[in-house]
Amino acid sequence: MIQLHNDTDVCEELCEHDQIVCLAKAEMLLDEDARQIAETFKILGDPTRIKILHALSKRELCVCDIAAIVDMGQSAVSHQLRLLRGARLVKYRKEGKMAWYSLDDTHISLLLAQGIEHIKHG
Amino acid sequence: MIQLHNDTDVCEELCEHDQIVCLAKAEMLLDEDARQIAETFKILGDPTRIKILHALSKRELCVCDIAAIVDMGQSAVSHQLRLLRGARLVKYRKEGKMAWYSLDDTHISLLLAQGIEHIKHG
DNA sequence: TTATCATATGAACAAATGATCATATATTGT
DNA sequence: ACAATATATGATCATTTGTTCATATGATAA
Repeated sequence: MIQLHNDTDVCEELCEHDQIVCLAKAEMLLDEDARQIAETFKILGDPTRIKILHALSKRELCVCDIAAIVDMGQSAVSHQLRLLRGARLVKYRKEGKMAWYSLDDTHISLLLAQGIEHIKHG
Repeated sequence: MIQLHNDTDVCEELCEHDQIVCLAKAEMLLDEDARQIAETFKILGDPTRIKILHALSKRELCVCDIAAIVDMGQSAVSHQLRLLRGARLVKYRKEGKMAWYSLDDTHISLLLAQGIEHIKHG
């Protein structure tokens, strides 16, 4: 569950609609929660990473195949995969010198699908 | 629906797993779609905007109240609301000199909720 | 061991981002 | 008309981001 601010003196500042502001402040996300949520969406906020995630939503792929698929250098893809790993959006397994990447969880597909929905004027 | 690339000569480049890469390329998002999806997520990828959206998910708010709630300047909030409008994440109605903002659609709440789910190790 | 291949990572740099300040627009009240 | 208020926007600037290049790591093959 998201926690609420517990400050008792939340409404010192003057503002137009004191009651509403005070209530809304009490219900506000904690800075840290907002930061983490934004962090996750920020990682989703790049076309290259969207392409990678979309490709991975179909099947497990190794780095060099991803590079070929999204038509970018191995280094660029590897950097992006690092970010995706950091946000727990993808996971990988090592098999010899290859690294096979896949989505970390099925709910990532849902997030992606909702993003697609949105642009399709959903 | 998302369209597929229709290039017939998609697999000229050499790569490790030709079949898979060829198939994956055929299923790949169009650049323009990936760009738009990323654009939407990018807008969600900022703590200030997450806070604004979260506050708006509870109730309609005017600009100066939002500024008080997220504890930022009116100008900064107005700039962010512009971005949120551009991404069709919020809408607003004018009432005299006030502008009352709200989420553009209920599915925005769902997107937000999924982001929250993710950080709560969902 | 040495060469090769798949992947990861650090440095560097151009481009994008977000807050602030000053100012513009538009509505209301006197 | 003039002042006050709510919001919007342009310019500026420090910070962040994403790619590239060079190189490191680590596994396999000769």
